[in-house]
Amino acid sequence: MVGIADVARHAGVSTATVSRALSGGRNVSPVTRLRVEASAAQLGYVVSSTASSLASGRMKNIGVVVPFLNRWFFASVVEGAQQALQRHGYDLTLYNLTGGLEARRSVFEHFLLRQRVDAVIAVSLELSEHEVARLHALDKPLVGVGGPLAGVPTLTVDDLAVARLATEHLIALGHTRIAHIGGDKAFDLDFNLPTNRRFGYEAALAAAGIEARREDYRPADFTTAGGYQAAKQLLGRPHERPTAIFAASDEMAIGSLLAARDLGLVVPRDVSVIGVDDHEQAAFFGLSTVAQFPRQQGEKAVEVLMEELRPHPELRTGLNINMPFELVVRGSTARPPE
Amino acid sequence: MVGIADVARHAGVSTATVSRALSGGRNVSPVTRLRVEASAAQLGYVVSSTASSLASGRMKNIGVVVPFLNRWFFASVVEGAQQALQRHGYDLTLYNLTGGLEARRSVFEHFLLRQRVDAVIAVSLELSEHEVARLHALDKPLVGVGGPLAGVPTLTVDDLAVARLATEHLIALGHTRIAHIGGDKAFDLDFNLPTNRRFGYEAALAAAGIEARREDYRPADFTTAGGYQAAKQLLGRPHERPTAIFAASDEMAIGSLLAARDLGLVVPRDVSVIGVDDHEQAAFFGLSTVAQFPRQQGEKAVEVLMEELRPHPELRTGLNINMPFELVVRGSTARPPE
DNA sequence: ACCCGGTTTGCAAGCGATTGCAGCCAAGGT
DNA sequence: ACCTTGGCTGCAATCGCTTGCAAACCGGGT
Repeated sequence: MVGIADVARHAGVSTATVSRALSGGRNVSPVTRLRVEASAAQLGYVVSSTASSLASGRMKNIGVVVPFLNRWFFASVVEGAQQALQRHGYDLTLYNLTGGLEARRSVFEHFLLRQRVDAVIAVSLELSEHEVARLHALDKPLVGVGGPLAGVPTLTVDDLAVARLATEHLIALGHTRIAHIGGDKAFDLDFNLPTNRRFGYEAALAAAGIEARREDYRPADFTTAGGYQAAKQLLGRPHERPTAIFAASDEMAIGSLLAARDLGLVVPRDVSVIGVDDHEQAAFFGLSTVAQFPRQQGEKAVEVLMEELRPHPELRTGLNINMPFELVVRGSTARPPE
Repeated sequence: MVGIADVARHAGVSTATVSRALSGGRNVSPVTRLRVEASAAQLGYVVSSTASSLASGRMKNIGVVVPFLNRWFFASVVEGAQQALQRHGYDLTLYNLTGGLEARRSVFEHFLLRQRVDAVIAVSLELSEHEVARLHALDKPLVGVGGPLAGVPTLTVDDLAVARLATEHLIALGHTRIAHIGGDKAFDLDFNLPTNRRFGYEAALAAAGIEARREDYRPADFTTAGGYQAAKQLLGRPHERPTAIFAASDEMAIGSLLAARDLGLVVPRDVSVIGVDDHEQAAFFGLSTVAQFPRQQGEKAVEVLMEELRPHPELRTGLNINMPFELVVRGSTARPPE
């Protein structure tokens, strides 16, 4: 291993100077710095992150906690965060809570505590009080993405507004019989996102003077299969069939599209469908949707953290940061049948 | 911060003993160890990973390099690896190569070199000689998953056999006109997996005395949309239409299913479709497929590494480890139309 | 009582950087 | 010519833990 001492010798300076030259570079004359950099490059020197961390207390590493990795939204957030971190010279260590309660406990009781990360990004996580306490005990910056986290700055889209936008799009097209596929109980416990989307849907209907019928609401589990089932039920009744479906996620919306086809209905002639997310597959299915931008959310989370990690975090960010969303109209929505 | 010294004082022993008691626990009397553990628990002590790493040279951290995160296969491998690592008390730091050449360079020239990981898992990566050299220069264990890596122990399924299995399934059902959707040029550069699958397909046909027609092969990009396009072309010719399609991935197979429907064909009455992967969505679409088990591959990669990281890696694993695969028959394959 | 081998424990020297402090030097002011 | 000022640089302490080595201990054999 080539250490800092080797570089110092090679450049004819002290290790202190090497350290300063290679990091930040304040208080080093330009010519010295160049010499040091050249020596370092020539010797192939890379600072030992452990030694550096121990001495400085900075880890150059961010922990990202996700409930799953295998859903488009989460993977995208992680990808965005990862890329932004890389630009800043930070590593990303991933904590996945998929492994059940025991795994979850060990993350909070052990892994996050060993001084390995400078900060934590929690994606769509509903944390118990105890877990939040643990994190705060770390005394490290913490930012949330997508889940409402008590007392933690969180990036989120305004789910109510998102749902209203989607529903209003359908109303504007002339629909008056609009069904909604939302989250089921299990999801409601973890995030209150589904509930907010339902409220937004109801608010839009109410504003348009349309009555929200109980039978036009179906809970599902945010998967394509779930959306399929729900849509089959909604569309299965030949009379009294809704002319439009607003699904709380694109996966469920896609399931609805497939269900409609299987029932012999043509989208959008017989029924309109709109989702939320702008999932990878949405374009392929010609699905209208309200896009949110998870990659950007991941990136933004990193920016916020970098700001907080600055020596003097002047501009402390507020508690809730609203992320953009946007209506994307494709072929799955149109005016209702006469 | 509560440090090892505090625990030592509290337990009435030296820091050396605390260290030994909490890690491994060799050479510590049971009673002492219990006392130390109790003190540690009571004080909420967690070893500082940086200090520990610096002193011991062990990072308790594995680097995982992936080309994307947002594909089912990769995310699953990572999830599996992550879970296995967690069990062993290891962290996982993620390096994603999505960010383009510059990002890729920085991963190999900078991030991986800073002594932050004990070993590296490379998922479906085609590494340049220079990159492999860089990794070997690290002198750290390296294992590959899914991509053939020169001189590196690699877990992979036997793609030739997988393709043969799928094709033979179709042949056994009585099909003689079997099309194949494989990888396109761009993919072939990165992994030679698509090529192997094509060879397996051709081998199975040859073994059955069936001629492989050029026009029954279509390259695509491993996405649903790509599979859809390819299948439309294959099935678009009313006469001379193949009665079965073997797609090199489930995404493409699903695209084929949708294309068939859009052409007014009924699966499996008019055309059979089989894929590879056993993708999340395969069950929903009733897709027959040859399952591979990416989570298990991730887990297995970890086991292999743990073995190599042992003080005396007696049983060095061979260069290539074959992973299991399995035919899963669902509703998308049946005997050809009369 | 003494010696011996095996365990258990403590001492203290690292691990490889960072950084406060003090010294040095050159330039500018008087 | 002398002092000040401020920019560079080096010395050496420090971060918190691990581990080789040697001392202490313990029970049993002679």
